Amino acid sequence: MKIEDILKSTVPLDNSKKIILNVLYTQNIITENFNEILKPHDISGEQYNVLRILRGQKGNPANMWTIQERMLAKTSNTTRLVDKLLLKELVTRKVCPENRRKIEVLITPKGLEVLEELDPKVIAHDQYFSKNLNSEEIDQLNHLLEKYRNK
Amino acid sequence: MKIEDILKSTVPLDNSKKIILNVLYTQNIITENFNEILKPHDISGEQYNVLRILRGQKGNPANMWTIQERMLAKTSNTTRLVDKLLLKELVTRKVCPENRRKIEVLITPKGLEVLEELDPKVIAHDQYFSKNLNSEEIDQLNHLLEKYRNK
DNA sequence: ATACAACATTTGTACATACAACTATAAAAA
DNA sequence: TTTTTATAGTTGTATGTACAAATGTTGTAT
Repeated sequence: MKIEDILKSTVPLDNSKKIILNVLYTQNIITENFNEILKPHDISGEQYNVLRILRGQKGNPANMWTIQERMLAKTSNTTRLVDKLLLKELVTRKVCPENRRKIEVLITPKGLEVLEELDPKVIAHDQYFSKNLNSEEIDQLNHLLEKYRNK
Repeated sequence: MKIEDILKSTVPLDNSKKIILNVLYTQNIITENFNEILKPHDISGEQYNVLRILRGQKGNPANMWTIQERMLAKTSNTTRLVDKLLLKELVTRKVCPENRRKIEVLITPKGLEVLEELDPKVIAHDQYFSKNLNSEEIDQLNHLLEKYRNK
């Protein structure tokens, strides 16, 4: 469905504006869909992101800054996200002995379990929309998005 | 910059995942940029959206449902957004006399003024990123995004 | 006329985001 | 050594989002 019809726009949209609206709307659709997957597992999208980053550390602890810089939304509040994960016992947190300003965050076995349960669903989600495109178009879309935001 | 580098991913990403991350990240960048424009005018992105929809009504009142269906984020809470705009005297709200369940929301002259101040900045913002693409690529990107999310 | 269902919006609650101010620790300068 | 500056994280406040429950109004069926 074209973006003008979705938003029932009363004024004509130029193509630059359309890109903005298409990106924002597509993000909404993706996120909504993904949240449906997470809901039965009782974690939010951002909490999932933190867990995914921690697993990527392959056993090494991550400090708050490392987590922050690998998150999509750089402005989200890592302290409070980790707080929530701690309550669910999906991560551990302790002060770094070498530098007491730093915090070492690790994913627990329980956290890894949650991710493993989610893995197949996440893969299916990744492909859910991209099935609409052939592999050439997928490359093109990635390329255009990277070129678009290039500043 | 490629999405893997931005997120400092420790694992290789397949192209379907890359689209998701590219869309989400691009949305973040666009929104961050747009919020910078809005900040001196003391309204949020969603509040701006409501004002824009109301101006599009060309003098006709809009009820809550109309506003809701024209918003990008369908789940945002229109009542409270309109509350905030009311406090700033950018809109008026009254009960519809024909159907007392409905609410008639109108943009005020002050609200129109805010939009007029923003108009040139918003146009510049729309073009800020799309300048990186030629007009063919812009069409392609719009087309691919629409095709991608087609369900 | 009364009861019931549908509609339009509001309210409550938990969580998340944005951004500034604050605390604690470590490193560098005087 | 003491002071200053930089770093790492936490906390406070306002706003926004997600979702369910509640309120008031209108339309429909009995």
